[in-house]
Amino acid sequence: MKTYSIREISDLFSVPSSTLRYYESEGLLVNVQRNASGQRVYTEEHKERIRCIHCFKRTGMTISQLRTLFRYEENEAEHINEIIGLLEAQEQCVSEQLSHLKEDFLHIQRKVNYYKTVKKSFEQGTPRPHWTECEEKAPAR
Amino acid sequence: MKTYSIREISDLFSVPSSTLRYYESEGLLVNVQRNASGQRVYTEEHKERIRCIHCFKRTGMTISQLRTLFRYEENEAEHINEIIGLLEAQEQCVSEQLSHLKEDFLHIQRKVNYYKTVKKSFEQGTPRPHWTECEEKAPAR
DNA sequence: TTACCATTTAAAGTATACTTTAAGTCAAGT
DNA sequence: ACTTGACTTAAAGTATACTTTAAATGGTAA
Repeated sequence: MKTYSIREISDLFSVPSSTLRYYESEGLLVNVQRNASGQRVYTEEHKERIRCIHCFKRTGMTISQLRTLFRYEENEAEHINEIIGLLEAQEQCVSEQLSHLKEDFLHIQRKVNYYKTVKKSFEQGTPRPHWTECEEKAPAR
Repeated sequence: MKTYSIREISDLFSVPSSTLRYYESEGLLVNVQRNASGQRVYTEEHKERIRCIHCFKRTGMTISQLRTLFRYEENEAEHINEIIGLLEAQEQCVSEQLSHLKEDFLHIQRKVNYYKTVKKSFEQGTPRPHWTECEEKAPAR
């Protein structure tokens, strides 16, 4: 079975080795074996777990929530309802994040266009355009 | 001109008044006037600014980046290029966040489906399904 | 052998974004 | 006059997620 040193995992995921030790200390990485000289040995399962941590962290889950989920997963049969509950809650949460983020993306794009128009008006000495957005008034200037 | 007390703004945005004072102390809210007894008086422009803060914060901007942007906006003519640069960088950043978040959303949905299938297998005493992912294979159902 | 380098540990430190506390002021209600 | 409640300030405290430090150990290169 292929195994990895802490440096290899660190390089693979661009995560400092101190963070890997931190995740382990927080119970996010478990069953990390040691070689003859006491150094950590990671497996494919750890790689998958780290991918999973990154995914969930991007969606806003905390270390504490991740720990809870992973502990449930260690005893899947007993906690299947809790697992499904947590995941569905997070699914809902990400769904809301997505719609917010799409709106915010449009907002920023509108601002970019607005300021590009402002810039042109400066260059051409024409009247400065006026910011109009749905409910919004011009930003403080 | 309509004005607002700190309590009104706090209620409107569901933000503690201490946070509004904090934003002011950090230079995110400027020109906040006081009434005869020294209490803050907010205007429509402040409301708009707070909406703006929330929008940018959701996209991951820090207090420090917001301060920089708002300070540029106070002197738009001198800093038009910096403003456009900052906004375009953030646009790019949010674009990447969106594609990540969409992937992560699918990942969570797959996990929900997977565990629902696992639950059924527990209830029916049928063989437990096997999770396969990350090689872009559909989870076994 | 000596030097160097990666790793180990526990503990302390850092960054960010608030939040809470303590002590004081002000206006209104009883 | 007195109490209450909302506000004020500066300063200290909290939560989260790391990151850095210091001292020790083991294996490799010169």
